[in-house]
Amino acid sequence: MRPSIKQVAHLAGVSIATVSRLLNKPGSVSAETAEKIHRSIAELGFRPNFTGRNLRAGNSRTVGVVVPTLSNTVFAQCLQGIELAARALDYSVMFTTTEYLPEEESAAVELLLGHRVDGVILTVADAGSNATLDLLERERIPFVLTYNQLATSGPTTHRASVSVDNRTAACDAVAYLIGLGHRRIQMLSGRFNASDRAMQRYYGYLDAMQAAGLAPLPAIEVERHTLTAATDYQQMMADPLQRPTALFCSNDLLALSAMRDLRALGLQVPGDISVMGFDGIPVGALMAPVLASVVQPSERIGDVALRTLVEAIERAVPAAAEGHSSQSPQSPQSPQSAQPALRHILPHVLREGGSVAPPPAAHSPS
Amino acid sequence: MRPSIKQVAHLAGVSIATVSRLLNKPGSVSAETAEKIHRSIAELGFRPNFTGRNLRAGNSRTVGVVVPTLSNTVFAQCLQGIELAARALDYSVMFTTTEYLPEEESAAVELLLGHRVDGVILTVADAGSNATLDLLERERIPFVLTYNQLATSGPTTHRASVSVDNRTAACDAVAYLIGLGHRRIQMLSGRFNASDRAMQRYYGYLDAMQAAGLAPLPAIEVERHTLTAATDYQQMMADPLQRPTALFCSNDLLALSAMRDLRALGLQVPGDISVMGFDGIPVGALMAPVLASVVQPSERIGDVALRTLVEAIERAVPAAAEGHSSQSPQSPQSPQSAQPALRHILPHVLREGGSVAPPPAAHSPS
DNA sequence: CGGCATCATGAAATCGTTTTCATTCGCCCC
DNA sequence: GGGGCGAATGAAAACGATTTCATGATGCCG
Repeated sequence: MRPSIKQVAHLAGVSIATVSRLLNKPGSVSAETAEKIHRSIAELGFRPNFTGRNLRAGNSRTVGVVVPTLSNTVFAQCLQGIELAARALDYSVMFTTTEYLPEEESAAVELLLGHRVDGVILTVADAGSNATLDLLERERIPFVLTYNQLATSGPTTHRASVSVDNRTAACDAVAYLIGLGHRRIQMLSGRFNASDRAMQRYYGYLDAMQAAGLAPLPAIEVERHTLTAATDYQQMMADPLQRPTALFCSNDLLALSAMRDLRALGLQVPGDISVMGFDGIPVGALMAPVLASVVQPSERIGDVALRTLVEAIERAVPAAAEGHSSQSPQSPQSPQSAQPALRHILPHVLREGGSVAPPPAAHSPS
Repeated sequence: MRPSIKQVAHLAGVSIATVSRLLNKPGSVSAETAEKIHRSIAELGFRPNFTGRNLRAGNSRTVGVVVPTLSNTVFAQCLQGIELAARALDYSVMFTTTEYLPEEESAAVELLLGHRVDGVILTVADAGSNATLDLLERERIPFVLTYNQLATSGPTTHRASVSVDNRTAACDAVAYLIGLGHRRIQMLSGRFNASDRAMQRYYGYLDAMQAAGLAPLPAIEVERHTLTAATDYQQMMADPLQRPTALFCSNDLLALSAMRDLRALGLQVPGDISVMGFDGIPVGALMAPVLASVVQPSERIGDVALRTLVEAIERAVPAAAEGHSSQSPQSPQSPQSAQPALRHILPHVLREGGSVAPPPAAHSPS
């Protein structure tokens, strides 16, 4: 149907090999032949078929991306960063979401594997023990985790990840609240089993509380940003004595929902209670009051993840790259990867904002 | 390297044809052979290679998606809707952004065409005259526009699109403001040449103003949500007599930026001035005051776009589909498509919110 | 003028599938 | 018992590219 290299060759009166050569290294074909072929290409509207090329080459110059959802801006931004970098490096992006469900994670990766993507960038529920990651490893497909923060020791030290230091970041945030005079700080979190980040952030909360000699409270785990249902939470908020003076939320969407619910209860933010988020989504800075938060460089995370991935991909296929003399002397190091910086920890920034203030007078330390 | 159908066949002691048959229609191979093959597949960890399959089949079961950016939540939501529907229909999604640049539109589509996607969903700057769309048409690749609203007559009536009725929606929004007593309403818009929607919405503004016998004002076009620089705008806002009592913004991000700038000028929203947006991004409903806006069903737009596209794709390849008897008698209608509903107009909803109120007393109609 | 590199080109194999066509076998029925 | 038929399978040709190897022509040098 669509013109192939064969039709071009026929029309130009040359062999398909010559056409292919012109397309790949134009220097190796004579000027007049090139001219003829170019004319034929233009006349037929020929466009090389990547499928054929990929089949032969064994690689697809395509990466797979798996994120939980795009409803959360952080992932959208991350994907944006990935796509931009991919375009710059001449890779294509195949994209999937999982709705935070581990079974969707496997299904998604399974599909990507079928498409023979050269590598995968993914954010999983729990990077610690994860069948999907094991699968990728077994198949020897390079992959990079985003947002998931890998343990610094253990059986998976060789895996790559790009994230902020969630624990330290959360600790910084809570320490900031403590510094303002807060003593009774409650953490609100997404489900721990849907996000290992949430767990890390809770540890950070504990770190900060303990460092200040304060009694940490158990986190309140809520479902997907809806917390109005939690009646014990309502009670806690209604009682001025029981009520925390500050809320630390494991993500910004949660923080915004919490603020809305607090307003519904007739409470002032930050007058009655301070609210701090995590993620630093851009709209947070546009609101009044500005949502105080820990800002993650999401687009940058995507950018770094993609570049790290491509590096791993092109390392896996030794040489063969364009122009690159790449005199890597194939040092007899660890079996597959190992040398470059895996485990990128990107810096986070504390965004101050009007949603946080010193605690109301009644609560200030006597 | 990776096991192919050939290795499986060899290990199972059958021909590759038999393996292929087992994979495609399992009924046609005997029980014991099936058993043997399944064991071989499991032992080798075989996974069918879509590249080979696609090359042979001539289609890829992959659709391309081209949106301006993911920084704007509407497009992220739309992509989310596309992906969900695609997964349900067993299609994969290849994704690109254009940063609102027409040259990136072409480049993106060019790339997708190389990958031989079966169809494309895209949001372009100007759907009216667009080289990229012409290209897709010339190549006879089914495509569906999202957000872009096609003219109801003219040379491109046969093209498919999914959007709200931007003009009517904007008209509704402005009429709502007028109904509250506003007379001096200023429209703030993204660049018209970066978005034909912006233009449509301005027409809607004009419609509403004229219907009410009010003098419309020229729109203020601003660059990518930053308007602090526009000094004449600053002046207009500083002067209580010149200042409009309501701002109608062509998108929510713009509305939020405007509100921030107004606060910086010491103005109250909605006390001194009302602000209305367009898009209905979810966070708008979490803020205080709630951002009044025209809500577009973005995720639904993506969903409908994908289903429309797939319908067109599978219509283009007559029968051959799974199970589908599809007794379309190939009616001798227009050359390629024509029958089903192109041009989907999805309903919009007016979200009221605290960012809008009747104008301050000094301005109420005498 | 012969020998030999160099250059431009073509023929053919290959990548992993699907699918058509043929072949073999067993079985039923006349 | 033989003809015919259906089921199960295999051999081989595509699909669209890249790449290796071979070949013919050309030019250079001795």
